[in-house]
Amino acid sequence: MIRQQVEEFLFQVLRARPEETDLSSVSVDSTRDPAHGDLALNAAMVFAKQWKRPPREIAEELAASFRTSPLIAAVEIAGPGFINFRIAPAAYQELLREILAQGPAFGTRTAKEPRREQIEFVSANPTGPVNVVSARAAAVGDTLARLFEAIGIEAEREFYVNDHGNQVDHLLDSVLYYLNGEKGEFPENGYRGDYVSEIAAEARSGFLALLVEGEEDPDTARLAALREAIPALVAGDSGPWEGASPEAGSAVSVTAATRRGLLRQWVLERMLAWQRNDLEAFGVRFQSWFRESSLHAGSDIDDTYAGLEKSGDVFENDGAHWFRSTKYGDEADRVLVRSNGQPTYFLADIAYHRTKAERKYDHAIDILGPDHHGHIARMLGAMRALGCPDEWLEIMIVQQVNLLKDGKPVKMSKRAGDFIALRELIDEVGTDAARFFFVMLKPNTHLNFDLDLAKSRSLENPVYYVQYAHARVCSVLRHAEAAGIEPGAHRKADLAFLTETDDLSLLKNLDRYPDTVEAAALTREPQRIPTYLKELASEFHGYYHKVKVVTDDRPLTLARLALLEGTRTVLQNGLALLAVDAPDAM
RNA sequence: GCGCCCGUAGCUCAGCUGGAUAGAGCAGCUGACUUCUAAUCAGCAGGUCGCAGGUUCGAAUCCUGCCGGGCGUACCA
Repeated sequence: MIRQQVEEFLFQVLRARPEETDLSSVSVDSTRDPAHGDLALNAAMVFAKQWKRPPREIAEELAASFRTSPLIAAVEIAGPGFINFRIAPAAYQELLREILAQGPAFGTRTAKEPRREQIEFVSANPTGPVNVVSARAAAVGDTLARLFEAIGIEAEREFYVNDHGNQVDHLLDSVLYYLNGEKGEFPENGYRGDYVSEIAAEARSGFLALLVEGEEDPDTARLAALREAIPALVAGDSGPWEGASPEAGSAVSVTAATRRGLLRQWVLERMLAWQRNDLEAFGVRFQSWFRESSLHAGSDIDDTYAGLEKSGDVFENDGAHWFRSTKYGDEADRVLVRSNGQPTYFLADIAYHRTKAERKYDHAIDILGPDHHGHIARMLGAMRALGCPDEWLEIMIVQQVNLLKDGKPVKMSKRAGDFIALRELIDEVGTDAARFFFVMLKPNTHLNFDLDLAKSRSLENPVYYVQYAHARVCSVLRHAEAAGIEPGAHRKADLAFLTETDDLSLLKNLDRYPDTVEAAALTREPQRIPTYLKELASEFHGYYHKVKVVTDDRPLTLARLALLEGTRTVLQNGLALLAVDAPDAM
């Protein structure tokens, strides 16, 4: 806030200069070393070349014209030509007033023009509970969406459901294996894991009770009603026949084939509900679940193919229809329609992305796992062939998590049932710690996640360090009340008493928050939030030990309580971006 | 072979989109609780930012080439 104001002022002065100036690489940054003041301007070094004059000389000249702002208490020249500014305490006091006034809104802003962003992430196959490998993408994607919302961009989270391929059938076969008493061979390509037998048991006691095998019931309306009711049945928010409305308890007679189809539908819905619950427990709620099957049901695939054909980048070879993706930087051309006439997953995926464009998002982001980086060039190429603007689709890769157990990598195989569920991670280390941990790291670096370490030493997780800072602030505020200071009195404090280095240094940290939020969103680097919060917490813990807040000096006490209130607000707002709880006590 | 990502302290990682003396946590060492929560703080020690060039007033950051690690290279989804 202060930084932006100072920047605005300095740029105004610089633009008024008689010389030709290029301000593109001029920046106002907060300093690392307090000896360098609060903010630093690099303009003199940038101009040295443009103006062909020594930087220190330019700095001297510029500095003189910067002394007029009430925000600036002192201007100094240092090093190769940095112009350092010391910010007036009054400016920091005003910042605090602003933080207290804005509360939860501090660090957020509204956009000049409304924008709709779409973020697609997780999009795991609906064949098992959400895997811990998806957890990082879930945390990163959701935090990114929250960051966009904070800077005034409407962000919609979407989960792409791959319900068309034969994986769901493989899952169904596995469920049937358990339903049929585990007789015979376990199905080829089947899915193992306790969840499969759990679903089978659920189906047996619930859904299947609504079906009787035999001749198809002539009352097709009842069958259609049952089909419709499946999502509600799974969600458990209606009785078996509410919404379907035939006579209570009476089962529908169906053929074996229909029964299989209905059960497939039920298994799919059950799996999606399971995934939705896991993700919500992790603080992630998708506004949209887009089904691949809906593309095949309509004309999207054909329309997309036609669109690509129009671009001239489609050709026929060996009876198949290909997209010339090599034209767009891919290593090889890709098949759109197989020689047997079936569309490939790739074509469906293009059709899917085409619907995003049609759904009028201003921009879309895909968050993919590292095993999909080969898809980037061909997907971007296809969108370009369809006439989509270059920048419209952005594809981010979130690197995989290498799980370690006993210091050894854990092999993850869903088919073998040999994976760690997100739910299990939540139970072991908690949502707060897991989310903080996953977002703490740059998305495109490999991450080693030692399960034993996360479980046994969860108290050493940095999330507690930040949460403890928040709890401590609350504790001091409670203590002040116990010491006879009426609640809320600090909101009317005279902030002019905040003049000491420790107070101002804490305020300087609070000032960095809005910039940090914006940078994190624009650079797609959500780890900047945890990093900032750790620094703020550290600053506060130090302050706490050094400065006794509640003393006999009532005016100063009130002013410092206001400072703590501001610190609490920023900690809360930052943690909310991560969907991490800010406890009042620990 | 080709393509993408990564390489910073013993370990796990930051490093504010090119700035001043590269920082935390853990592990090691020394101190601080009759004082607002010690899940904390103050301090010591620990570095050829993979290597070599280049661009720049200035490089961990940008470019090139090597070295090392991961992943990908289907008429699968």
